[in-house]
Amino acid sequence: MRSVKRIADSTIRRLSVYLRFLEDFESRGLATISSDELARRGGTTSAQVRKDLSLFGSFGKRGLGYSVPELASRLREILGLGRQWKVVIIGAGKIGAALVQYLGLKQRGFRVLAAYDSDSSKIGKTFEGIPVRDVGHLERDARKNPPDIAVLAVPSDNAQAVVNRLVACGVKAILNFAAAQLQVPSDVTVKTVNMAMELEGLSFALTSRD
Amino acid sequence: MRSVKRIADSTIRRLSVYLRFLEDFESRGLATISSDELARRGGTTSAQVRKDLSLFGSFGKRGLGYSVPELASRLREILGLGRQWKVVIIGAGKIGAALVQYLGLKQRGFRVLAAYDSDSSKIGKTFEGIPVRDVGHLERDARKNPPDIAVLAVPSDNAQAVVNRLVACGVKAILNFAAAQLQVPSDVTVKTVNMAMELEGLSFALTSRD
DNA sequence: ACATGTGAACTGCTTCACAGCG
DNA sequence: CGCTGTGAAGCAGTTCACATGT
Repeated sequence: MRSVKRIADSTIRRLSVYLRFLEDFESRGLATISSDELARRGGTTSAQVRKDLSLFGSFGKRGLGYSVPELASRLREILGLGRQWKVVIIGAGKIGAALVQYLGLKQRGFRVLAAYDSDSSKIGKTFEGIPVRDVGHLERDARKNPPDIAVLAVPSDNAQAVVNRLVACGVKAILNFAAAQLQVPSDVTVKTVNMAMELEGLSFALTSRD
Repeated sequence: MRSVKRIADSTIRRLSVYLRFLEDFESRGLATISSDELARRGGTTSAQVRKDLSLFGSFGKRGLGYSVPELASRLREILGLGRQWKVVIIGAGKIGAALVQYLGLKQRGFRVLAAYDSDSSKIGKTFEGIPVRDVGHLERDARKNPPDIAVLAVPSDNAQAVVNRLVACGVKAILNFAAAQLQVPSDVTVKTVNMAMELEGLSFALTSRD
């Protein structure tokens, strides 16, 4: 992939948004789209759209716009969605179970291998065809079939310990739902989704309006 | 609250992180903490911590640091956590149910009034003591007991229609779990949590490493 | 004529470095 | 002396505006 310069997180999020709209347009058979149209739908500006895309190449035709199928395909390639990523989910509580279901049903390109838990009353069950396995088997399983991405849905107290094990297994990408600040080596990417933080952001917004 | 200047989103997220650590220190009876210590635990720099706090006032003592209980209390006040926010959850599917549970059990300061759904097989049930009500009753309920915050856990296609109704009900803060770009008036704050986007961010990170 | 691609200007967040004060 | 509070400097992301290509 060789990116010449570091790409901002915000850019990648916008590319995801553009791709979502492009796939919608694609399914409706539209052939081309302008940066202006993408911007309007994505809640940004046409200059931003063009700048985002220009970081990866020149995909448009002057005077015309972008070919919908081609741009969609380019974005999928940029985002690494051309392959199946192998995902494990750690924690099969309410959140973990909801994530299994969500990923199992909705998300192409991400295949859930298994969920893991330490609660013996859950181990052996399946959610949407995904087995719940003993978290003690994590390392053994990972040696046979190494996951690319781990989704963490365990209590905050256990989070760092589990992360250490995942890192030792060679996992390089973690989606963290625990309200904990995780320490990882610099070659491991962590994205944290923190309900409490989002709610506090809303609380601040409500409070700071006059 | 009267903020003199606009506060960055990133600042607010860091304040949440600081508060989490302060509450931990508080419960362990520690009296003071330095910006350096907070920075280390929060994965940032001491200068950043001091700058973040200085946007709201001077809470520390030179040569000493910050009083843990006082700073915690100040942050709670800044973030608007001194009161109970009334929350409704729209959508009682797997995600909605998981959120009801999470908010009901874990989150002080946010009281869930009800969940809403259109599926008659769900209406009338309760999750963790929270009633699932007919979404048709939303407006009537809101008039009697107006919610401050709405959590959106409905399919993307319905999201905008529901948002329009929420806005009409006077809701000024929305936590959106639907993969949709929402249009709202400028006095309404929306925070979107988008699984697909986060996963695509991880996919990009995995792909763009050499 | 129209819409892209991009250097330049701008805006705003982060980092630096040090004066100020306990 | 130690640590805060803060202008100034540095850096990164966004917006502008126009040359360029079709």
